[in-house]
Amino acid sequence: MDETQGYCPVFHRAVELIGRRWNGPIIRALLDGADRFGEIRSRIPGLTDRLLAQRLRELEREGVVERASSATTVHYTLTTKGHSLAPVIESIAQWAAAWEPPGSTSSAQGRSAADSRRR
Amino acid sequence: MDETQGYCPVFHRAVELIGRRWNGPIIRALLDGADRFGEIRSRIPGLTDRLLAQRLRELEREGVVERASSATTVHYTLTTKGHSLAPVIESIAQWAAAWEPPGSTSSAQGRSAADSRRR
DNA sequence: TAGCGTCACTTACAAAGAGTAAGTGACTAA
DNA sequence: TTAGTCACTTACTCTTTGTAAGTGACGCTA
Repeated sequence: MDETQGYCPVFHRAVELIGRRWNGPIIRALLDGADRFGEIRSRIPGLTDRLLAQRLRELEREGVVERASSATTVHYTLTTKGHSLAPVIESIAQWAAAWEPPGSTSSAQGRSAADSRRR
Repeated sequence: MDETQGYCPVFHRAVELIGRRWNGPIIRALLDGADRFGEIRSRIPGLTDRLLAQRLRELEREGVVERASSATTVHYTLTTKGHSLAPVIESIAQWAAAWEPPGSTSSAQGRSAADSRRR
């Protein structure tokens, strides 16, 4: 019998790419218009240079992000594949908003620092 | 949701819960009807007892999964919160199917598009 | 009732990944 | 000249994951 019914390696790969630590917020920042390294970093509290550089390289390898360096500046943009993640990000954001933990109100902003340091 | 800076800790939390290693496939298996520990494990190649036990405990703590142990058996089911992840899983599956990498087309482990439709 | 298998875990240890901090060279504004 | 920003690297530490083996409770078969 098929032991792995309902299992799909393509789905598995996708969910771990999207859900890999920091990738969600990074893709969201890019969808929101951030296109510089420092801009992305400054939008995501807790994310360090090291991890951002690594994640961007991985996303580039996956064809989600494109890196363009002109003479003086480096720009990161989403590819078509990357842009097509918008509905995924949107559905996660909707779920998150609907099931926002009771403790956090709309002013959850203040908890961001503590949040990123939980562990 | 705050769109002023584009960063939202609630979203961050959600995407890392859903995307945490193995959680996507686990939730998908539960949505597909698996409800026993061994059944979930056997549907997800590579997932070990240790990690499955840990992930289920975490998902339970997050209110996504419910554990019910009768005299002889243990059952895992999705809560309402868990079931409401169906559209998220669905949108990821669609994205994955649309952007399936060229190399993995002749997978013997199950055709992605067909599999993602089982329910 | 002895032996074997399954179930739902747990424990121990090594490897991989992430966090912290400091450094790099190229450029730029004061 | 000096200081600062930008887009990264490198080194080190600590946490998480992978691998493998073990646990007790239960069931089946002979």
